[in-house]
Amino acid sequence: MTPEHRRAMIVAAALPLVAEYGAAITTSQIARAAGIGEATIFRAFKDKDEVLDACVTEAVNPDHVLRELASIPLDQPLPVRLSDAAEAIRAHLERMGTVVGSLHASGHRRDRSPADRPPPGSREQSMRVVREAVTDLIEPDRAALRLEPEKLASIFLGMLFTRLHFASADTEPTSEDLVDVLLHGSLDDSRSAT
Amino acid sequence: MTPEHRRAMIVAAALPLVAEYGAAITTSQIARAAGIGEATIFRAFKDKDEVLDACVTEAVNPDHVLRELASIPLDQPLPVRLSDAAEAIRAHLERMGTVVGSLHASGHRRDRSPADRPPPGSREQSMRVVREAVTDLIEPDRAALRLEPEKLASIFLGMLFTRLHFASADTEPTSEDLVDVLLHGSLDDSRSAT
DNA sequence: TCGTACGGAGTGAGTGCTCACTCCGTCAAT
DNA sequence: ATTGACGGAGTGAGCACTCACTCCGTACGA
Repeated sequence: MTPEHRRAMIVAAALPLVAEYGAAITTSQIARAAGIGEATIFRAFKDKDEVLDACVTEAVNPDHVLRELASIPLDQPLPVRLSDAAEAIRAHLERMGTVVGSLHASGHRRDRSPADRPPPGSREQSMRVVREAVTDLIEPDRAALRLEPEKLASIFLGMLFTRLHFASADTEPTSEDLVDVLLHGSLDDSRSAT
Repeated sequence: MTPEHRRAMIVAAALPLVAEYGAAITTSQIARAAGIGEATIFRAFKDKDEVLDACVTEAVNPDHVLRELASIPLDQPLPVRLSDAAEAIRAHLERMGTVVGSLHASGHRRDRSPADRPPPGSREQSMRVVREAVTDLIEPDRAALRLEPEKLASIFLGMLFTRLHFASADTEPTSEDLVDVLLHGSLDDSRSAT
């Protein structure tokens, strides 16, 4: 059991708990979830804050979604590309939204700065690279659009947040609805590609 | 100093602190902010949880934004109505987003249920009535739209969340951008009402 | 091949501190 | 004089974190 492995294991056990209870989660609960003694946590991490930081870093890590976005073939039509992107991003937002949202407060972010903490605004940073990936996805059709791909990417991401904020499924727009609305307000030649 | 007044005063003092620190805020901090003794808090509220609940109830209270939305004249053109709505809703989301987001975690929501706690999902409830108000705002133009007003209202609200999730102002879409994109993908006769 | 000394990893049992909450003396209003 | 609101000074509980120990895999001398 390498130290790196141990840390990863603790973070894996802590993530769902942090998502649910935020910084109010106790180290003993994390230890129990991980099936180890509480003291072991403090062998792997300097203190509880470092555990929470590691959770944030893991949660906002955009590698997975970026890989998915990069794998979308650019020769597909724009609506298809965006629908594919919507699914990948939705999953990413769900993973990350809970953890980060839960920790935003909770007194977690104290002003002391023990070196390798995730830099402040790392969530925004993470969102930014995702937005850039979406921008790249839109870029090929720039000529056909009335807005800059950057703005469209922002709007698109905002739209995807809808799901996280409404519980009722009945009147909730589908991914197709989102893409449809986004595109036919954006394409310079209206309504041609429905 | 009526008891109701006292409670309101405590909540008013606590709200910005809760928005910033979440449930990690201490009762002594709240007392200091309110300029009262800590014990006084517990004469007005049963326990700290009740204080936090009162903050949530206050923060998600949609009365203000509903009044603003209701005051938008329905005989104005749809784009104007939506732009006006965007401003009111944006302010509401900002007020409410921080407090609720900060509290979502922090172990605040325990399973005990001391009667007049804000019912679970009161944030969703609050969002729902706002969405209904927006729906009413869109309703008169239903015939000219390709989607149901309900869905459009959801999408519109989702778009407005964009601002809360990105810090960078440069590539950020304006309210006008949002309305523009939303409408010209929604109006049945494309691009006529720009 | 065995016996044993070594050290790193793990943890149960504290330890001190912070925080929600209470007690009781004080004091203002009637 | 009596009542009741108020708040300073506790108090007990629960938490992050530490200490002192055990366990076990390994190295090495005979």
